[in-house]
Amino acid sequence: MDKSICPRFEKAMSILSQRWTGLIIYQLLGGPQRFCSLESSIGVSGRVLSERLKDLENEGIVKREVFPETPVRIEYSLTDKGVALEPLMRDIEKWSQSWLQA
Amino acid sequence: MDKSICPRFEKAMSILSQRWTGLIIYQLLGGPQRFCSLESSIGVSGRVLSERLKDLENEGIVKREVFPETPVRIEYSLTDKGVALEPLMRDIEKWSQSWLQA
DNA sequence: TTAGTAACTTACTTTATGTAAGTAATTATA
DNA sequence: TATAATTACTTACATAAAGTAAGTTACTAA
Repeated sequence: MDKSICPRFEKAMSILSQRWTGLIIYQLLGGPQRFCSLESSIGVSGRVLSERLKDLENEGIVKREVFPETPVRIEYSLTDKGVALEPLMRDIEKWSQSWLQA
Repeated sequence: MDKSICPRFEKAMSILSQRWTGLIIYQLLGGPQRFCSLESSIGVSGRVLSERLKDLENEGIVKREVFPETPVRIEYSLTDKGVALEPLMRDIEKWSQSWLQA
């Protein structure tokens, strides 16, 4: 038995099983967020957050928008592809409520 | 804004975002499996598979059973807690079908 | 002028993962 | 009978990923 797993499923897993991506997406379900608020709410280092947001942008899951105000404001939000992950996030929420103790 | 995320959700994410755990659980949804068949179907190294299976056993998600035949047979399967992750896996499947190209 | 915030990047350290070989028990093959 | 193979691992070592802390650029507030 060798490599019977669907490559699309594997790809999805490789994205979602990256450390922090799940929490980033979950946070963005609550609406657009700035770099520093993601950093502090999730507890990820700036170095890795920067990397992850670029990856997620390349995957078309996260969208980065620059608002040229003074001072400039940069917001990260979910694309449709990203929002489509909501049911999955809700399942994790449900599972954690049912099976993990607080 | 600091650490507003539910600790149970975070815990769930920390389990599921470990490399390979998702694929291991997904494979075990198809029924009990032996070490070497997981190793080859997933493509994970024995070193890490061994580590992951122990972690998942400690979390109560996977159960290890020894059948004292000759030669001895060892099977890994999902507990109820593990099977409860099925809807989540199906959502990942659905998402990957809808949003990732083959 | 000094300090502070936002959004990063860079250099360096620690942790995680991969690779390859080794082990112990058993079975199949020449 | 000796050799090779399989299963379920572990160990030692190398590489890749993540964390830590400091630095950068642009602007703003005291």
